[in-house]
Amino acid sequence: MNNMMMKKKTTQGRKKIEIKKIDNISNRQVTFSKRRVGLFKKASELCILTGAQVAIIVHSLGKRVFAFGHPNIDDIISRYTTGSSSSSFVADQNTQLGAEIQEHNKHYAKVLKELEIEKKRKEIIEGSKGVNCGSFWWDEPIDNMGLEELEQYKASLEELMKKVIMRADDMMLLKNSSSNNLGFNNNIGADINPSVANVGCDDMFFTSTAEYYGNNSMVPYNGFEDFGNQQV
Amino acid sequence: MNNMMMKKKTTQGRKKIEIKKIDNISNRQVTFSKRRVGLFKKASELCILTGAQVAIIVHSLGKRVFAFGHPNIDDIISRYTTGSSSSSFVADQNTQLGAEIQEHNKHYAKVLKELEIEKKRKEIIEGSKGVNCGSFWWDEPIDNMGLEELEQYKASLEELMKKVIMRADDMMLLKNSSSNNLGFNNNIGADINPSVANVGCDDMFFTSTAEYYGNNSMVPYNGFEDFGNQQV
DNA sequence: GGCTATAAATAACA
DNA sequence: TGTTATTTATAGCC
Repeated sequence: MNNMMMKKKTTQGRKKIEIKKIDNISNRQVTFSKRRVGLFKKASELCILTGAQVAIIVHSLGKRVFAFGHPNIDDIISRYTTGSSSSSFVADQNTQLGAEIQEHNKHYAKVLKELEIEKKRKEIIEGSKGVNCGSFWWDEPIDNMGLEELEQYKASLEELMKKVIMRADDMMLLKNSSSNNLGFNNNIGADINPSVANVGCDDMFFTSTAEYYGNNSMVPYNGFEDFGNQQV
Repeated sequence: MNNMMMKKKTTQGRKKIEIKKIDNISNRQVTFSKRRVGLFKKASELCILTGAQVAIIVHSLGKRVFAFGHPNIDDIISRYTTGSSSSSFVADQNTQLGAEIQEHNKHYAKVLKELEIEKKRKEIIEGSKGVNCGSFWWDEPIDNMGLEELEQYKASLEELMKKVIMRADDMMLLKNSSSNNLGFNNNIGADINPSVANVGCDDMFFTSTAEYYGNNSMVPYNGFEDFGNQQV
């Protein structure tokens, strides 16, 4: 009675897998491709359903970079970058280096503010070509403060960096002389030509303040349909 | 016989929905929360399974920003932005670090020059109050170049510093404990008040691809966990 | 924040 | 790549 339908039992279907690195290379690549598409699709749906703005950057183990963004990846990244003062560092208070870094962080906020003011002045100046030719508040003697501050900060930053580097070198020596393991691959990054193609509109008014946590390891999720991908 | 179990038919289960903006606000928020978690989880799995590096930034319709990154969101963004590989830094400390520093020094000369120009402009502007009200060479689009370059340099310097610091911390840990780990630090959430306004349409996405050489360091995947999220 | 029943994503194959 | 059997993600509720 049911003999006419022994057609396809072709596959055994999806199997449960453990979330750990896939050793088989081709398998890994296939999984990467499929899941990347899935991730982008999910992201896309999230955007459409909730009006959220999402930016995703994926670097494959190989040499490719895939990106997704709605409504515009650059704006999102920019907003993130701006909002999260990236030049503050979490320091280990117990070390001298940590103390210096803290000092730096402190100063950074101040300088960043100056920089903003400086930028605003620029805007005003540009936006007033041939018009407000009188003297303005930004023409006060204090005028160069922002720039000078900035320069000062720059110098300080350089100094700090030098120390950090020296410190790193010290530790490097320390490490090399004692134990040695931790071999990661080494491959030099040459540069690239990121080529960007973009299409997009925006769809919301936004004001945001950001907060992060992230830093190393963590894992997030995936999203929507296809968007770009390819290599350049 | 089967009368004792007509208990649970509590829900009718998942229903198919159309991918379009959810009008009901509370529904939208719930969906946002659930799907954001799902997205991050997917991303996490992608990272673990394939060794990919993923960064995600999500701005809710409200004012919140959620970010995910493995192994480090800032590096990934930075790499995307600059198109250069920064994680090979992990590979060979000496070479890589040295190269980066050199690169920065190289760039530094250029930026310093810009800074000088910037200062000169300031002088000119100040010294020409109420006079040269027309448009001048510094009113060109290139006008902000100096400042922007400087800012760019600053960012880049910060990035380098961060890496150096992380590297230092890494070595510190390495020295203190022999096993691997994953706890560097960085990441500060400062706030500011970025106020952005976008207007536009509805569902467009952005895709971009880039390519770079070298492969990133494989970070030990110890499982991931969930990471945070919250508002500010 | 939990629970199900169902829609979707996807691992193993071809 | 495309197909299918299953595993997952989740929409609708509490």
